[in-house]
Amino acid sequence: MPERQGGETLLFLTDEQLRQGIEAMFFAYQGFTADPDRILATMAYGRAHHRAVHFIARIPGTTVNNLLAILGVTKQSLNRVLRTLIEDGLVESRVGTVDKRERHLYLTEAGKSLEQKLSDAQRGRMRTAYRNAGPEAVAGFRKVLEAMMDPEMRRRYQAMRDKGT
Amino acid sequence: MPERQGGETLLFLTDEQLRQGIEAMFFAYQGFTADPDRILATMAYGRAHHRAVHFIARIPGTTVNNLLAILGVTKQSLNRVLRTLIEDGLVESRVGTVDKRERHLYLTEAGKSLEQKLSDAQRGRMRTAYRNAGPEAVAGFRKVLEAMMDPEMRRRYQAMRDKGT
DNA sequence: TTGGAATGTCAACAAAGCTGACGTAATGTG
DNA sequence: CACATTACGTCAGCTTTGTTGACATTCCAA
Repeated sequence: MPERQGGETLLFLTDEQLRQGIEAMFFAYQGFTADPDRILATMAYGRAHHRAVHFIARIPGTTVNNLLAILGVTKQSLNRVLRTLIEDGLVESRVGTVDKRERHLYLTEAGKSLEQKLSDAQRGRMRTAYRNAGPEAVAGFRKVLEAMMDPEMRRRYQAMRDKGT
Repeated sequence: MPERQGGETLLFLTDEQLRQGIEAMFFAYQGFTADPDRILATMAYGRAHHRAVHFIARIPGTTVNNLLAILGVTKQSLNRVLRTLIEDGLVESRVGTVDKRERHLYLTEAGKSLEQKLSDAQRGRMRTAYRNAGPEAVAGFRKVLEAMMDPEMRRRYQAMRDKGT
């Protein structure tokens, strides 16, 4: 019973449909973080460490400032996490060669090993979800997620994506 | 150049593709919570209050225990949030009639008003994302999110969804 | 009727976010 | 060169939101 008010998509946009989308995001995110969280709980690390390690793996040599912008936290908050990772020998911080104020961040072998472990767990769930939903659904999934990002984050995301592909 | 290894979907499942999905979830969730967070920051509330208020609105009369299971936190953590909401007159807690151990939770008028405000903000972004992505993408989006949930949460989600629709 | 299970509350603590202030080194600019 | 700015680190202190442990009340079943 669409009332053909002008666009074919209008039927989707009832508050109820939107609310279901909101709840789907909430419950899916729970699942999304559950597996790595379980691993992290056995060590002295939390989700914040996971995020840092993930993006250092993704962008080796990234600066503290860049990581800050990606994660959207304050430097004090990130610094606490980074300090423990460096102390524990998972992350290496090298003074920049061209600009010596910058610190470039790299994973050590131990860091790569942890990242791999966490990443494997998280990818496992993602792989299963992708398989069960099928390729068309996956394309739609990514399209909506991109549309939901803040513009600046979308820029960052797309830049990373295009570099990796 | 798919190598037709057995399924048409195999091409999607490179680690790189999965990693992009993971990052899309991360950045999208940032956006997803950004608008309500901004509103909450102007009051003495946080994301935990939002979640509680959302599901009490969604399931009026729900018990503390049920809310606990949905939110996936400890009862002590939820209790703190509920206490402030009750003190501030946003939530009403009624002792159960059949089982007096249970507390049934309801939003007051003030609670409904706050819920509406937060919900409007969050739905606004969701609506824009849905519009930009199109109805097919939305279907895929929801399909993948459902596949990503823990089975128990998926059950809960679907029950709520089917009741609301 | 009594003991265990379920429900919810209080207390104390931990992780991870925040603001503000400050120091240092390097860089850029008038 | 002098001075402002940038990048980073750190200290102190606070807030939110998670945790475990102990405990009161209520219900139910042996």
